[in-house]
Amino acid sequence: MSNVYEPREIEPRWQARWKSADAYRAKNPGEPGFDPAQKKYYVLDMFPYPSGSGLHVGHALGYVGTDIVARKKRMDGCNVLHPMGWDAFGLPAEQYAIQTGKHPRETTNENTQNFKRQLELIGVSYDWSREVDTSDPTYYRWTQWLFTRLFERGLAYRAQVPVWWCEELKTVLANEEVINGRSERGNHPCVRRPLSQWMLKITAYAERLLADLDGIDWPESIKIQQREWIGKSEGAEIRFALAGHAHETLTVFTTRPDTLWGATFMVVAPEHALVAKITTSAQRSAVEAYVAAAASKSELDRTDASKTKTGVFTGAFALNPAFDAADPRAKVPVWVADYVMATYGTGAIMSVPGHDERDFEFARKFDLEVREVVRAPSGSKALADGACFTGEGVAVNSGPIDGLATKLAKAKAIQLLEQRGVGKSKITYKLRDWLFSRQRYWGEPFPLLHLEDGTTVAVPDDELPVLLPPMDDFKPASDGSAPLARAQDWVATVDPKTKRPARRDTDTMPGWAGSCWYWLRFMDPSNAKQPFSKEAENYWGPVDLYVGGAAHAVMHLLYARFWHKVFFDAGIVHTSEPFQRLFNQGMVTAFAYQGADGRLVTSDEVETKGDAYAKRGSGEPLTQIVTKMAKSLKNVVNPDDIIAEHGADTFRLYEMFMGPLADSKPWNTRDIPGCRRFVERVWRLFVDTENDKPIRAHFAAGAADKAIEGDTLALEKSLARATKRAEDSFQALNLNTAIAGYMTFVNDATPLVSSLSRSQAERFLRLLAPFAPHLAEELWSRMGMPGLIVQASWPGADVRYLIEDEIDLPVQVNGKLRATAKAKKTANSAELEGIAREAVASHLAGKEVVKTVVVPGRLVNFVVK
RNA sequence: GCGGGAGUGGCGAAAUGGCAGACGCGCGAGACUUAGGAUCUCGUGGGGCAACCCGUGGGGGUUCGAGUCCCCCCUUCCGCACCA
Repeated sequence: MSNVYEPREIEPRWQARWKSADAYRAKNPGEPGFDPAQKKYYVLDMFPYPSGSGLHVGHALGYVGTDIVARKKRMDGCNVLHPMGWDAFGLPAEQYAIQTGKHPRETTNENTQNFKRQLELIGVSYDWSREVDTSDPTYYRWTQWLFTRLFERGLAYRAQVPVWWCEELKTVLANEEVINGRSERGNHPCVRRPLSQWMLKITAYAERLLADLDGIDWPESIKIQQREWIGKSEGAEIRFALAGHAHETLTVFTTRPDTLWGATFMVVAPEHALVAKITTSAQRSAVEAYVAAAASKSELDRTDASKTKTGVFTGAFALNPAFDAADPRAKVPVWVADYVMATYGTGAIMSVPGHDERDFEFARKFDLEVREVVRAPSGSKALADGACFTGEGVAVNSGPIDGLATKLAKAKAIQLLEQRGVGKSKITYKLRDWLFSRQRYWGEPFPLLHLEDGTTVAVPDDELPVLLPPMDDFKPASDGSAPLARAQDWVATVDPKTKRPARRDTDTMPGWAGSCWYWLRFMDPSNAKQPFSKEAENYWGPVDLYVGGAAHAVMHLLYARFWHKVFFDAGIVHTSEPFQRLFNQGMVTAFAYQGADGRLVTSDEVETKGDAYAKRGSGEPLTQIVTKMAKSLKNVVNPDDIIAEHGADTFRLYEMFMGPLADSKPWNTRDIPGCRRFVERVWRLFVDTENDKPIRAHFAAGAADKAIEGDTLALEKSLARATKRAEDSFQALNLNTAIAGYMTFVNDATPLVSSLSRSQAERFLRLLAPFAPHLAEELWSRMGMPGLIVQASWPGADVRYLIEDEIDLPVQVNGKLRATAKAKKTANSAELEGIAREAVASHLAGKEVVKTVVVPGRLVNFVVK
């Protein structure tokens, strides 16, 4: 046994030992050794796409954080579920496979092996017996089974709808996967195309997805993003008759039915079905040109709010139901303009330029009437000032609702519309149904059969899984048709019920499908009869702490909540929400260097000159900036390299010591030696390196413990403070302060090591164990402590030692610190004031003390004139 | 434009309204060494180099006391963005 700290020897040894002891195995109810008295704790990482480039230190940040929490919870006596798996289906895996020319099955296996190797290197305490791979038939069998439940409930339907198509990726994409008209993955341009696709009726859950956000402990920013994405608006639907078209009506949605009396024109989206019907012959060529131009514009151009408004008059007029048909105000022109979205509301609006910015801008440009119908409260900018007023006020020029405040005016207007049968109250959501099919190879096949009679039925549960057919050429077809359609022997099958010929559905599910329920599979991962047992779900659900990046705010986290609610309705799970607490880890950024012209220089070309940076060779001065890690900047850091040099414990400590888990912060390899030195100091605190002995004699098994007095008492207090700080740090997950506390303790203990008792030493190791488990385990073993430290209990802080009997009393004069005096902790106000007065006597001389503030146990402040 | 987060030493960062800069990096000086890129000790916000003054993006305010609470502004990161 070497008495020099050698992580490369220590770490693999303990990792093997933990594995052979099955130290991180979580037991389900009913299993031998299951203890019903233990509380359960489910701490989950967002499982990764096993990409070809492996883990970098940013992924590891979250994994180290949850690992420390999991280890702490085990020490607290909880039955901890802390699993890991692979989100292996989907576009990235398939693209990587295409790039390398290998089958995705093969690359996925290689990549998951590499990820697992990296995670094991870090020493994370996953229960690997629960590992899942979403692309494994034993897993996707149940994804298909759960999809069937959605299908049975009418939540999956096939529809010809305008969907996003990405030519570069040769696939359709969900709304959530398209940002400003470009693909979320790869940033390729996308266009809308009407295609027949599988849709999931997430809109049926819009209200519950919104309302249930209130009951979960999630970051407010994520809740806001989900609320905005769901986009609930309350208002009214109003039907306008069209002059000269007795059988057509123009229906609009508005959140301000109270402004109906101010609607001076109508606007329909270029895609609106009525455009062709109502356009007059005089306007036809202009309208057709406008519609054609709108269709050819990119989504980005269409939706750019900063551009000036465009539009064309259709020649048609609508009749505002607020007015009698004979009233000259009733007849309003109908325009086509692309600032109205075809996909929201009814694709048409009533324009109230007096009280809507966009309508106001449009009316100004085309010289349309602006009528005031809401009087602004005095003091705010109103129509009279040449501005449009969008706030709440009092209705004017509005006949029956005149004089009513906006809230009442809305209600009254809706009531009038309903009485007259021309409108009703209406709630609209921005949320669209979820485009759920892809014409790609690497995904779950839909467990559906198309029968001869044109109907579609689910494959019976006992015929699942529907296996992906093995294909050598899995590339997407250039025309967008499904690759699975080329597997003709696979497509042609027989309906098990009728024994009649049937054709398999050739679409696959999107990458999100597997992640819509994986936290449930982890509860009971090898169940061959069900996706998971009721007992397992009842016990483990819901996830107590879910940690991952904020990037999934409206995709995975919304989809997962949706599926979970469907399961809840189907009686498959017992909670309506899957993740009780969500925590977003911050991004690990990296330094990058730029020249005076702003050009970035790859990090291997940079040299340090004291506090300054320069380009190697040329000596050009560079400035340090903070960016995302990027291959092109060569500033991506791989944990493997750090661990090879310093070991996993140092790596883990540095990841956490950088700052609070939630914060974004730059990786700085230069800072790592600080954590390495701490690890070495701990080592030397325990190991008798001077005499080349494995442990200091007074820490060895059987050594007599020391009485808690003198220096040992001082160390007891220091240890209590470190314990308290560590415990506090688990609340906000600012584990950096826990490590700082440990460093302080080691700094205190090092010069007094002969006074450090065996009990104090072993308790410190237990504090350290969640953070640096290998080091703690090695020293624990050298002390002759029984069992594994990773299965030991957390030592609580003894509050008696947190109380100081003597404090440093800050004494202020006019709020400024003038002296620090020693005072008994128990001293009363009068005694403190006396001590304080003496300490700052020179500052009080010749001054009048107007007021004295004494905060017992804290400070004294004299206010003088 | 709207919403959210964040601005504290040369750097990462601490701080229930109560001693700003804990802990660490870097840097400086010294000790021990054949040697030091090991280890240890001391120092390290700025200015005077003392007993003092100034300091948490800027400006106001509340308070005996503000990095922390309130108002206005600036910078920056993230999200959304013509949603009627």
